[in-house]
Amino acid sequence: MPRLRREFFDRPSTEVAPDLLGCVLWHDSPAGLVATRLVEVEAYRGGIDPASHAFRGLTARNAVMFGPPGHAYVYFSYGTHYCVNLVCEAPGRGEAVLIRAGAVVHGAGLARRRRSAGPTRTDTDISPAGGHAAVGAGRNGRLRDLDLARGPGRLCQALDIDRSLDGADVCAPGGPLGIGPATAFGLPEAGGAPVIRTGPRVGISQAAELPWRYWIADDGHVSMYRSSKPRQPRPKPVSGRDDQDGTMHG
DNA sequence: TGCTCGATTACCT
DNA sequence: GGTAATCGAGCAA
Repeated sequence: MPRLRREFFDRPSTEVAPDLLGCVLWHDSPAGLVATRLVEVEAYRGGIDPASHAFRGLTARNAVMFGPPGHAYVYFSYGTHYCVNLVCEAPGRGEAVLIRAGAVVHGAGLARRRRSAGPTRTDTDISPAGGHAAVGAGRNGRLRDLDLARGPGRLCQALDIDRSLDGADVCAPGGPLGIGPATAFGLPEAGGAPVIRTGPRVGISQAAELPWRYWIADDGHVSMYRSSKPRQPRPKPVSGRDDQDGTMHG
């Protein structure tokens, strides 16, 4: 299966991000292969980007971001789900592209079972024979194909990506996690004429105005835009101008 | 050592 | 449309 080469990722994340749209990300696990065509991504620019996990420097958690390009940085968020990034630029820069949403193009049945199994509990044994089926089993009764990988947490669940894949090399032949051009899966060339839109990133409070989110226009697999929700409502001054929710729906 | 809050999601009203 | 769930990194004391 042809993969994107490492030099593809050896560029600023703002250049890599739009080029990833239309590419296919897959995870070949013991349970089977699930692949998604990427329709929404966000660029994070490391040390110069206050919203980036790498902004405050190297830690054990984000170490992969400071490594060589073409590796996956996986982190656990909100205690409930994982998010996956692809590292860009030369080592030490801390740049990465967050994979936000995709369309499942292979292994939809397996992806659906994982998504239906409940949050974070996925993986190997989904057989009802096991005794501990209590965790969220049976929820998501009518899960739409559109929603299988619509959102960063959902995408990771559909592909069964967790911290065990942190640092995985997506460029290495034979690796369980990979990414290639759409043609690798016999899909029509993505370069045909997909309209790419840009806008503010989702759910961040720092540098929220930077238009570093990229998505394919008019694609139903793109996640909903949400601006950052402040935790503590604070009393406002008199003047009322708080209409800065960059509402840019596709 | 303890506390706050996040690159979110699913469920309830 | 609002919010509970859930855990760990990062910061304050």
